[in-house]
Amino acid sequence: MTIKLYNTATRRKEVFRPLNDKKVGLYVCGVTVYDLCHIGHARSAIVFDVLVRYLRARGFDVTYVRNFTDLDDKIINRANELGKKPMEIAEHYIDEFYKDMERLSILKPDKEPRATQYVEGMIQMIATLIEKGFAYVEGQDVFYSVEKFNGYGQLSGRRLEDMKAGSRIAVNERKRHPMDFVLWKGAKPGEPQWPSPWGPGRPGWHLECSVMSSHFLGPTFDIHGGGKDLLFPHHENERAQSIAANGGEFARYWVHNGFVTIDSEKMSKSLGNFLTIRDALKEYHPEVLRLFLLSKHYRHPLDFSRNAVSDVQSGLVRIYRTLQRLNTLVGKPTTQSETSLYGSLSDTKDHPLLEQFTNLMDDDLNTPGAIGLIFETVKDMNRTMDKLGDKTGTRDREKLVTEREHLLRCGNVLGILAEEPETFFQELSSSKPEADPEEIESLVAERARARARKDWATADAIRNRLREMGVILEDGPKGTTWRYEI
RNA sequence: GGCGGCAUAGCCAAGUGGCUAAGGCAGCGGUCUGCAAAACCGUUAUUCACCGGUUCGAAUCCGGUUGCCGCCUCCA
Repeated sequence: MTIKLYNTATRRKEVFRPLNDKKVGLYVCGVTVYDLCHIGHARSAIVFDVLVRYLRARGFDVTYVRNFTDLDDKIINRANELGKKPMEIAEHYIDEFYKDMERLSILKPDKEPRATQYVEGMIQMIATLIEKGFAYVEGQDVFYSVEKFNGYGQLSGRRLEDMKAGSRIAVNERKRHPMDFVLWKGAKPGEPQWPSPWGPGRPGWHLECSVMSSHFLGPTFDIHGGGKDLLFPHHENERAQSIAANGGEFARYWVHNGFVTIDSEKMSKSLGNFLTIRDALKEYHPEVLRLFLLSKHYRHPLDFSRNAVSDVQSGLVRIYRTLQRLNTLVGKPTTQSETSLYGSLSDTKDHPLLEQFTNLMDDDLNTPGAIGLIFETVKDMNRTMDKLGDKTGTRDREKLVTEREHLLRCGNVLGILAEEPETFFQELSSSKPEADPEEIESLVAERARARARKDWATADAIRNRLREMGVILEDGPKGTTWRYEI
């Protein structure tokens, strides 16, 4: 079986064949650190997190690079507003970004370069572009000449002629073509600046990704990712300058994730209709958010609504209830075999669940299909457990243990089902007012006595009282268990 | 204006040429239970926005219509 990825550059699903056998170079455009991230950023981070996890599970040796844009107008503006240095702003929001990523169980990339660390390289790249005739100096600034690059527009599927006419950009007279973009901006007072052959200034935005990707992955690498909105102009420009300066193909597969929308409108800083990861995590468990963000195919828009997220939560609760039931029936999983990711899906023969999961994920990361499969598996496990009852059929038990092991492997690729069920339930209800466990226990005991003498009225009264306290009772053959209402 | 995407049940969402259109949530009926809860079983789309066409056969391909959205300006 082979992995297929939709390549934006060709607008087709293509069989994924890395440049070097089992090695994969992946570069993803990260965030501009001037504010807290919203769940649109979370989606992008999670999508590529799952891509990396999946590739590793399939035995690929992935080098994952994700940058920080710590040099940008918005950072400078924010710094000026707050009377701080741009670097302070960037540092602060990088820290905040890490907090969000950690809570969402997003694996750290192998390399996380920052734009400001690569200004030297960018200056060199500009010099090369000038030397090769792809760039021109205009006063203090340097521009890239899109007409000099043959394949300009190829990636995003645009033609220069079309863009010239309908351009909404206020045309800068110093540009030779309206689509030319700035490689070097002459310094303005109060802005960060670096010395350069063209005078002090700072590099244009697109340059950083060109320089950092080739620094870590070379002039030709496997996958370049980012949000759909980066396709044009950012990725188009990155590609144009990289190929012009370094030769090679630049990225061979382009993977773009769709947006998170609210009321079907794109969530964005400029529209003000965004929900920060921070705020979302106040309301929802990280795994609920992960599952929600993976519940629709990564290329399609995903509409955020509280109803949709809580529906997903109900489903995840069901999965965890099954895992809890398994724990009591066959014991807890041995952590070792179930948490390692690398190669966990390299041999799926005779393992129907793993094989089906792999088939779905191979097809351009069909996470919604894969989630459906997980639910089918859960139903099947519950069925088996219902049938098993008190019997000690070892074959069924073994089957359950194996199936759970496989289920957790799949969960691991999606970055879910990593919690102890008890912990998960506790964390889910932690935001709600909690009743005192001792009080609950004593009420449960009191109710047990009432039930023993068949005093159903008292028993039900106690159960109702507990329910008002947010506690749900479950009577079983081995006594009554309780849980907080979710 | 240019380019592109989407439209599948009450809601969310897979499926992109061929067995009975996955799965989740919600609802209803049942099993279990003193009653519940949880779980399970059954049930909820003769039909995939609409109209034509291609085909033995289409939700899936082609053309058109309508509606929604995105990119073309910083943006995951």
